[in-house]
Amino acid sequence: MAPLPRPKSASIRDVAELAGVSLGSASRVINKVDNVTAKTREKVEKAIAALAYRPNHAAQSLRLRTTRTIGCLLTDVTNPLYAKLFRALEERMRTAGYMMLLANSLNLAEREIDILSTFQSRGMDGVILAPGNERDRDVLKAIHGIGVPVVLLDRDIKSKTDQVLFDHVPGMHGVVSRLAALGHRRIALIVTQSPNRPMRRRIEGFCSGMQAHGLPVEDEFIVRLPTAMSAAFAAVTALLKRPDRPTAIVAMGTNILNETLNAISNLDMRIPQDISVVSIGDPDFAASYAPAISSLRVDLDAAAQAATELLLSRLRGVGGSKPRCVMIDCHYIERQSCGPAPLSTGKPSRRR
Amino acid sequence: MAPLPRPKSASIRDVAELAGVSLGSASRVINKVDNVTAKTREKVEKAIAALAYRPNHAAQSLRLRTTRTIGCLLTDVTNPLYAKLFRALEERMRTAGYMMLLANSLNLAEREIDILSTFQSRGMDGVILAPGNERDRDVLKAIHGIGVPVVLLDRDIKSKTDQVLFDHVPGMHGVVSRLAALGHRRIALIVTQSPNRPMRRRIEGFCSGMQAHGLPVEDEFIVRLPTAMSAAFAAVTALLKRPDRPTAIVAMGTNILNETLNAISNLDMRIPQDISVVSIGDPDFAASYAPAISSLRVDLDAAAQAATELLLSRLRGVGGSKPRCVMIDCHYIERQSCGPAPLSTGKPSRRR
DNA sequence: GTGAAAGCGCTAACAG
DNA sequence: CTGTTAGCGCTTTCAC
Repeated sequence: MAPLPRPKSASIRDVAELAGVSLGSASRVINKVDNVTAKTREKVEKAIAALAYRPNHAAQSLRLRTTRTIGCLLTDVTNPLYAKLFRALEERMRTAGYMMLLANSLNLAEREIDILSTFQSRGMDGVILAPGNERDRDVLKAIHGIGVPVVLLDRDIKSKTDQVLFDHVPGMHGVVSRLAALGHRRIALIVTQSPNRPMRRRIEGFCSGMQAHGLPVEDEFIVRLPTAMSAAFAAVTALLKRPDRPTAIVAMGTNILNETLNAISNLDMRIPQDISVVSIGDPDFAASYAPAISSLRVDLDAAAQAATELLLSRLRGVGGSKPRCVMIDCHYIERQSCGPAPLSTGKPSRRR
Repeated sequence: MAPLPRPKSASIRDVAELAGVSLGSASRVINKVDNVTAKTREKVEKAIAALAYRPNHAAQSLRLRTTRTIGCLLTDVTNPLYAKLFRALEERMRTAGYMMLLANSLNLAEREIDILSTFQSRGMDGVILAPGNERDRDVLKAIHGIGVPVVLLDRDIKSKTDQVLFDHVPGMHGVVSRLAALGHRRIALIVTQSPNRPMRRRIEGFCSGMQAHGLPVEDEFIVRLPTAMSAAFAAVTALLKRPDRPTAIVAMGTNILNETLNAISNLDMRIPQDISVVSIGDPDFAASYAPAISSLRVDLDAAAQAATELLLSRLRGVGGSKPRCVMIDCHYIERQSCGPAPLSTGKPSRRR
């Protein structure tokens, strides 16, 4: 059970002894403080090389009250969006000299609290969070009580922490506008049933877009699926069999997009001649699909950059006392999956 | 530049003082050593609660020479395979009381060395690696010189470290056997050009399967694409236009699979009537695609379990002096994308 | 410019 | 059973 202690390696004391200088001098050259003779520096550096000395990070942390480590809590790295985000965060943080501890909360409130508590006791210098239970009182309390700078990603909390938000409303609004401009009047939105901020905002943007163009928002055309898996195929199929079927579908997320495309292909409908498709989120295959699928994407690099800058500035003690909030645009990328609305939709023309 | 030190929180000394006991006694109840009176325990526990005391991890690490942290080096979490693997690893390690530091090497040898060195100086208790440059001399040296238990994932190194390998050869062999049993004689393999172990083994298994069934291994039917992106569509299209076109395609990886499916659909060929398709790797959409795509998958949970057990046993000092190697099976899941070879392939029947 | 020494928070060994 | 103490490896005063 109890893990074996690692064998000890060369310490700064060994370096000092080998170099024939005091421990303090060794420390000074290691930390590049200027008060050192060239000769001393040389001796110490030689000793460092000879012993393959590496400073002990735990000792530094204890002394400096700094771990140079950022805790990252995501619901699930398996979600490509988060994976990309993490990669970008890690990239930027590493150039700033930080490493990342990554934990998946799997949307479990209890686990989120536990992870936060571990981050705290491990002395993370800062924390980046995209928790699933941001509205849970205890999770919120844990977030606010953590005592180190926090950046919250794409979450709807009126919190005292810095935040990076995605601009879902105008993004969706723009998508609807574009489809309306192509002549579409019956546009369906397929989403997962989730009460979280991003989802609410997207639906909000969708509705506002429809209204702005004088299009009716029909409740049956906003399909909220219980889970991300497997229900979309049937739902889309049913939708497309209606006499007043939609001429455009906005599909939210990789799975739903996939099943939507399958349903369309299964009905032998053509994209974009019979139906236009827009994906919310830009999975890798969207661009390589035939036809390429139009997507609304968030610039995850920009999000990572914003989060990093927010956090790093806090670590330096700047940034003021008020929480800051950075908004990241959503970009619409039109590809071949969007075209003019078909003139008649009663009996869709068959493939070939 | 220099990060601000965190404000200090309650220490064990504060707890002891508030409880009115000695520092040693406080430590004893915190660490659940038995030599404590119920009364002492109670007092200490009350003080802990009152101060919201959490042990300082850096101090513990320094003292115990143990960080309860595992360094994980992957080429890229953005690869869904690695993301799943990481999630499974993190899950298991967390129940064993460890947290995971995750770094993406992006296949850069220099960075891999750097990360390894950081892991070392940060005193990781163990390391789990799937590096891109496992054949690079310097990377290898860094791996062997790290001085803590290492588990290597799916990499072809005759190393002194424990390894978890995937059983690619029999897996591919089995896929080919199955296709041969369905009457296929011309089977194409589409892979990325990569000299790494997994790829070599897969090709090896493919060839051995073909030979075992007396099928010719034609070099033109083993397509090695320069990168994972964008070349597959053209290559597959060309392949399928040949008079002696393959009747089955084995596609390696998510991107290639996608483009392969697009190419097939673009030529108006039907799966599985005109062509059978097998995916190496089982991306989420394979099961929900219409028709569902047969896949050869590795059990990533089993891999994570093996890696965890290998590492944990080393951390406990057991496992012997010799490197151990665990082989993880590849499972073939047949879905609707495979069927009997078409009788004639000269002019494929058109859809509908 | 350099050395000596204190102490970060903790555990474990030792004495009582 | 409890208190005292040494030190893990490091940075940083403070004298010299």
